[in-house]
Amino acid sequence: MNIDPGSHVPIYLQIADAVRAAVATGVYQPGEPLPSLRAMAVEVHVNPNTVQRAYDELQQEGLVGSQRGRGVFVADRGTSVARLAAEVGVRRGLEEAVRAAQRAGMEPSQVRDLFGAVLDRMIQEGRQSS
Amino acid sequence: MNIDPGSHVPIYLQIADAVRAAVATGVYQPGEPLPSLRAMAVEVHVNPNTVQRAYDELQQEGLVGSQRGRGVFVADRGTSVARLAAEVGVRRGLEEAVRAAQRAGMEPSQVRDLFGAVLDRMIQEGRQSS
DNA sequence: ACGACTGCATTAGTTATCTAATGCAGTTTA
DNA sequence: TAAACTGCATTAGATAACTAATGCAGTCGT
Repeated sequence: MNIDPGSHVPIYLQIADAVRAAVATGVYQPGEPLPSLRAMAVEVHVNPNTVQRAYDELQQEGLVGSQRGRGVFVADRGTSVARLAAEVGVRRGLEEAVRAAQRAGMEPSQVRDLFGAVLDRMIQEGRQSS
Repeated sequence: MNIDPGSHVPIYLQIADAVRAAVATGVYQPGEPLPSLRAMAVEVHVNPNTVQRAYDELQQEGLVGSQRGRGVFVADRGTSVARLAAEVGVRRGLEEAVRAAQRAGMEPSQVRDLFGAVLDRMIQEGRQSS
């Protein structure tokens, strides 16, 4: 769980993103509990409320369910929800890119080339990390 | 110059984006003056300072140059600077998309498919608007 | 029952961000 | 030279966002 407090993206979002990724990749599986608010808070050096806010986010997405006094658990459909959320994130980035291209009157072929380059780098780094 | 005051993206950025796009597409050409702070302020129903902030942004990018008492003018290299900025915007969106895909362990082929779909829509809408 | 663990609600403070009000300083033109 | 235009600097205010402090309420194991 890598959190950068100096980043301009809010801590609670970093936590939510990390958990979402962990669920999507099966690190946390349906039915399993997430680290408790306080445990996660200690690990990330942050206030439990900040973790709660992150978990709230995930609960609203239907990725986890909370049971007062017991814990927060990955929902049955959690894995697929996480993967769908990831796809939405990807789509959002792509659409932003396309909008930027349209605004500047950029040719589709140029965008295609750029995408090819970026995706190739993704594959490279993906191979490195495995 | 379409500005949405209800948007969560700051007005001064909306203005900067719009001007950048206009320069990139040749609506404003090198050497030509931009609308004065106050003129633009009236058009967008906003305080001149907000326009100034937008123009500051553009000046820092080297897209325009300002002459106290005379006006703000599109820089000689303004067009290419605007196009480069657009490319950076596109690249940023693409990288965000790729990061999101990596976090969720998504396959490159899936990302490629998604990109194809989004780009096709871009081409469709581009043809409509012409 | 009691202690130790859970999630949660309320409140508050801090900070950053965005926008506006106002007045100064330079340029141009009649 | 005076009026009308330019950009710009300073200040202030308002708002929203993020994080933390604190205490309550539920569950579980001994």
